[in-house]
Amino acid sequence: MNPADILNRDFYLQPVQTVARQLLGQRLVRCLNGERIAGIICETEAYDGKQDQACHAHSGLTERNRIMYTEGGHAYVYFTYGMHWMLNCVCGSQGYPAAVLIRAILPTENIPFIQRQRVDIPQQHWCDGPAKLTKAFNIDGKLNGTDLCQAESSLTIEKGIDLPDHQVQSSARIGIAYAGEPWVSKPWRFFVSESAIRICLGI
DNA sequence: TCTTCGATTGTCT
DNA sequence: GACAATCGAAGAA
Repeated sequence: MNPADILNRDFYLQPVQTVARQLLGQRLVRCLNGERIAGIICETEAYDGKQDQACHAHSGLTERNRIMYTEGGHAYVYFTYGMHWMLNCVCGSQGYPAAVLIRAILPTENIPFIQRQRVDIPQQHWCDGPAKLTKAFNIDGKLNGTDLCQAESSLTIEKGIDLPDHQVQSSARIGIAYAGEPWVSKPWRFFVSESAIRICLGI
């Protein structure tokens, strides 16, 4: 792949809400045993610092959220519900805990690989949830802390397609009722319809 | 050490 | 639409 296509550090140093919006349409690339698996990001959520009661870092630095405190551009992968892995991109400068959760992807490269990971469910549901896409892309805790800006990393994000604002929708974040107001109502979930991405890709 | 509960998913009714 | 699965992190004791 061309290293110039990989999103650079500066991209992740923007405000986390900006990164969450701009990640829509970009290409998540997983390299595994010489195979390249990729898909277009179509749903994200922003988690913004200690003050955000929905953010894992709301009560300070812990062993689990340690990676959130690193400089933007690293992968924060954590385990939840006893069975699911979640993929986040760390944002902002070192010491400021913010991250974008990747909630959904449209697979575009190496479909057979994903099919083998997700043999039990229909194609349209392979990557339409945060834990589904980590399973489809074989992402787990071993990737926690991966530098997404390095060409040799097994997980990177490349420049994908530009999505005009009128195709992007936003809403409150999912599954964070415990956080209370105003955090539960912040419109920090960003998503785009799969059909809009297909049209942009011409597929 | 003990208890609670989760940035979810899949199954069953 | 309701709920069980499943286990580690985090907070309380």
